[in-house]
Amino acid sequence: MMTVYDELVARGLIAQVTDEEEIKELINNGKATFYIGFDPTADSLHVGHFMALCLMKRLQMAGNKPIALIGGGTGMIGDPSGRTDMRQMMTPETIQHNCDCFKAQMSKFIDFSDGKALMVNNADWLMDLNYIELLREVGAHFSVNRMLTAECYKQRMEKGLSFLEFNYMIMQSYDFYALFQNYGCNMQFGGDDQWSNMLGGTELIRRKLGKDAYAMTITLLLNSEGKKMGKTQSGAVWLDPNKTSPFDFYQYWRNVADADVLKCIRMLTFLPLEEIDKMDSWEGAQLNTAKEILAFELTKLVHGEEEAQKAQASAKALFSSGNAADMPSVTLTEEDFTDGSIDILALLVKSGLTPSRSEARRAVEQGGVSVDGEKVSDTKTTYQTDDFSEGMILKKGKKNFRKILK
RNA sequence: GGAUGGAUUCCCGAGUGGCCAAAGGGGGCAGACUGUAAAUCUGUUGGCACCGCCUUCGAAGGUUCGAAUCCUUCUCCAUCCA
Repeated sequence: MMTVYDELVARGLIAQVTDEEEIKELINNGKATFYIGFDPTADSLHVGHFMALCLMKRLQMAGNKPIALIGGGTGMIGDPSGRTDMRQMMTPETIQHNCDCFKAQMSKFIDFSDGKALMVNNADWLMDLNYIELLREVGAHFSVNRMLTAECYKQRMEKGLSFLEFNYMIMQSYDFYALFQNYGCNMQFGGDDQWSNMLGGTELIRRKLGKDAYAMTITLLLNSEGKKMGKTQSGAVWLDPNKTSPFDFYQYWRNVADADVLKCIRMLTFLPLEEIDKMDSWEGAQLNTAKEILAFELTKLVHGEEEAQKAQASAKALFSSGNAADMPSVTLTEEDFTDGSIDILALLVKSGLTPSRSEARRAVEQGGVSVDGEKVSDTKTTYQTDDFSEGMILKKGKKNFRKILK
C-alpha cells in the first residue's frame, strides 16, 4: 500500500521539504494540522490555487487536518516573491470582496463540515498588531542580512523593493507562528516560490517557542518551456465559470503541449497512478486521447461532471462538424443593425472574437473568418436580420467559435 | 539632500529635427503543414469612414514651416555619494 507521502512524490508534487522523515511520519499517520495561505489577489481562484486545494484534499483524505488561510491581512501588503515589479495596492474593500469570493469557491472543494477543516483569515490577527510591539517581539528575530539574500527577493534587488513588501516575509512568518499557537498547526504548505517565506515561519517558531514546525512546497506547474501554466494571453485560467467558461477551461487543457500532458495528469488529477503510468508509453496521435482525459478530468473536478460532459461534447462537435448546440453565444439587438443589416466586421467585434474593426478586417483579409462553414473573403459582406434566425456560426481562426443569435 | 544615467508602440530594444505609425527581436493573431500538439515556413501586428485621415514615443508647456528627437518645469526608476 502506497503512503500518501509516496504518492505525492510519485505525482511529482513535492518540491522542497524541511525534514523529510518527520513530515512523512506526520502526514502518513494523519497527525498533521497544516495550513496553506491564499492571498486575495483577485476575485477568483485560479489553477495555481487549485493545485494547492487538491493537495489539501489529498491530505485531508489521509486524515490530516487542513487550515485554509485567507490572506485578508497579507493581501494588504502584497507578496514580492519572484516578482519583478510591485503589485498594485488593493483597497480594503476589494480585498474583502476577494476574500468572500475565495471562501465561496473553496467550500466547493474542501469539506469544512464538522471541523474537518478550518478556514481562517489572517486579517483577524495581523490588522491589530502594534508596530513597536511587533518590532520588539518578532522583528528582533529576523536578520536583515539574511533576508536580503533570500531567493524570493533576488529579482527585486535589481528593480527595487519597497519596505512595505520587504515586510511580507515577516507577516507570513507571523501567521505560521500564530496558527501554531492557536490551532496547533505544525506544518505549512505552499507554492515553491513561497519557500523563503515559509522558512521564516519555522524559524520564528523555533526562536520564540523552541519548538519544531515543518514546511513543504509544491512543485510549480511549469510547461516544457519553463513558463507557469494556467496563464493565457488574456490572463489566468480562472476557476470561476463566469470568468473562464467551462468550455474555455476544457479547451485550455485540451490544447496543452505534448510534452506537458502526462505531467499535468499526474499532478492535477486524482486518477490512479497505475492508470497514468500506462499512458506514459503513449505517443503521437494517441497523446491526443490523453489530452482529452486531462481536459475532461479537470473540468469535472472544477465544474462538475455535467459541465465537463457538455464541454467535451461541444468541443468534439465543433472540431469535427463545426457545429454544436453548446458553444459561447452572443445575442444581437436591434441597435446592432443599421437599416436591418450588419457587416462582417461589426459582427466580429460584437461577438468578441476581435477587439477592433481593424483586426477584424485583417482576419477576413487573411482568410481566417468563416460563417456557417463558408469562408468570408470580402470585408464588405453584410448580413440581414433573417440570416440569424437559426443562429449563425461565426468562426475566427481554427479554434474560436461563436454562435450568433438574434 | 547631491551627482549621474534612464523613461519609446503588448514586452525587450533601435531611433538624437523632416524619408517615423517609428528598425530588429520576442510575444500575439491569421494562413500552409498537422493530431484542436510541437517544430518549420508565409503574412500580419495603434485606431478609423483603410490607397486617405486621426491618435501615440513618462507628464505639461515652449522653440520650429515641421519634434520621439531641441529648450523649460514636473513625475517616476536605477546607480553612486551623504
